[in-house]
Amino acid sequence: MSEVRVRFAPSPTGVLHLGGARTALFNYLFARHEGGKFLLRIEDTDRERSTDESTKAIIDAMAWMGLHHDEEIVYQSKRIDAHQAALDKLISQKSVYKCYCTPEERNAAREKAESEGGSYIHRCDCRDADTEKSLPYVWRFRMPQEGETVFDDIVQGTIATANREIEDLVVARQDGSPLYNFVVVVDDAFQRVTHVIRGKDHLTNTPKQIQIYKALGLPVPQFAHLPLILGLSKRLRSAGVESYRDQGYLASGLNNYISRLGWSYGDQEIFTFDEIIEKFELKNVNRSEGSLDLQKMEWVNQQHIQNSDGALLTREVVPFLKKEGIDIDGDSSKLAAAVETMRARAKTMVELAQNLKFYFVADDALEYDEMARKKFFTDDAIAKLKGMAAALETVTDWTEEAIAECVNAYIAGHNLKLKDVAQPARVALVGRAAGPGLWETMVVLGKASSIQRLATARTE
RNA sequence: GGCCCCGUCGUCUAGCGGUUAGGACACCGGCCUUUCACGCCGGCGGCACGGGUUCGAGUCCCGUCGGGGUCACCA
Repeated sequence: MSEVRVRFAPSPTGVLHLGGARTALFNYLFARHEGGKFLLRIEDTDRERSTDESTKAIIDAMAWMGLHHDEEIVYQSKRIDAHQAALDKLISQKSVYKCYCTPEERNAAREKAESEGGSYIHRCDCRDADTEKSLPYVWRFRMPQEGETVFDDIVQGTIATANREIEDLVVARQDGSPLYNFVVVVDDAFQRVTHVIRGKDHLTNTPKQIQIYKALGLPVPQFAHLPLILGLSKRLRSAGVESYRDQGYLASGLNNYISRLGWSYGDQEIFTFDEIIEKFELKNVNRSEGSLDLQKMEWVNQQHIQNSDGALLTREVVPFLKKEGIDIDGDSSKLAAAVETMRARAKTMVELAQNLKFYFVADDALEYDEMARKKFFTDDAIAKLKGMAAALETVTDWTEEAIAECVNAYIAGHNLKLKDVAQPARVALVGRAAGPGLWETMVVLGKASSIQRLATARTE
């Protein structure tokens, strides 16, 4: 039983969008579940479109997701010698032939065929004519013309393609540079890839590649073609992983959500990363394509915010607080405590940071929500808050219990109910009519700030 | 258009010949409560359609319709 080896092979022509992220994730999950290797290959042979920035963006995004690759990254552009050697082999075997047809001729023939309602499969005399011409040519692969190419796709099932439906694909351009369907085979073989897991948009490439494997005498790997993600706007699907990170998604939340797009494990919705690895099987991947549901993605993320380790959340929220203008450096036990009071109230880290902001602004800089202020800051309420503030001065042990006891004594002494002062107090402390429990809020805020905010509640 | 794939609530899905077709998000009620959330309880809502096969079909077969992919000297 040989070791499982899979690869993710993006072309660095843009950001890592959600579809690519999911392909990378499924490869990673499969590799880890099987105890195999997860390899990374950058398909940067399209010089026109490939950029170093994209390469970096993709690697960074994968690192953030926790998809750490094994072994060295293979850059396709550095493998031209190997590609050439493989091409030479095909040439010497006569598995390829020189085709002198010009792009113009080919395009014209295709347009004609399509206008007549048929499909175009390149066929020309070059295949059989043995004549050498002093004209530019491309190398075309000599596909079998009879029989069919069959493979068992792990998720799509048995796929059979009549060989006459497969055209003699161009394997090397006029300038001699090799093309995708050829190099992908050479490089996958080089990396000893055992399972090719990729988007279903590659399904029709597969029979072509299988024929090339055979011509090269290389072992054919197993294939698994993942259903595509569709629906909603293209913008949403093509947004980079880092934009979701910036919107406040946790890596574990994003991974959880996109893994469930096409894969399921009974009725379970929420998984830790390790749990997905443990339970992931390609056999349980669906054939049908799914679409993004932002609301559900937020809910999944919220569940992860609720379940995450407090220390992790505290660390992760710092950069988001910074964007809100709150600079917290080093350890902050106050931040950790604040996070605990708010975590159940945030779907994203952005929301969490926004909700946390009030704890850290200067007492006299606290902004009030207009509606809340108007509704709860009556003259009477302001007076009660000042009274409460005075009463709280006497609390020496600043705990929830002591605060509750003090406030309850105050309202009992004034013939009030907690309801009468709770909302005004919350607006004075938090600035809004919504927030965590009063006692915990005051504990985290601290005695001085709490009293200050209650005593100086402003109606203007 | 040719070839290929797909089709269970709006969305993600469970189902693998016999189920009152289950769960989750969203939505609508209610409970909890110092607010907002969280949580809990309940509700709405689905097998694309038509033929077969079978005692019996969401499950198997065929067709129709709908959706997607692919048909490069891109990857």
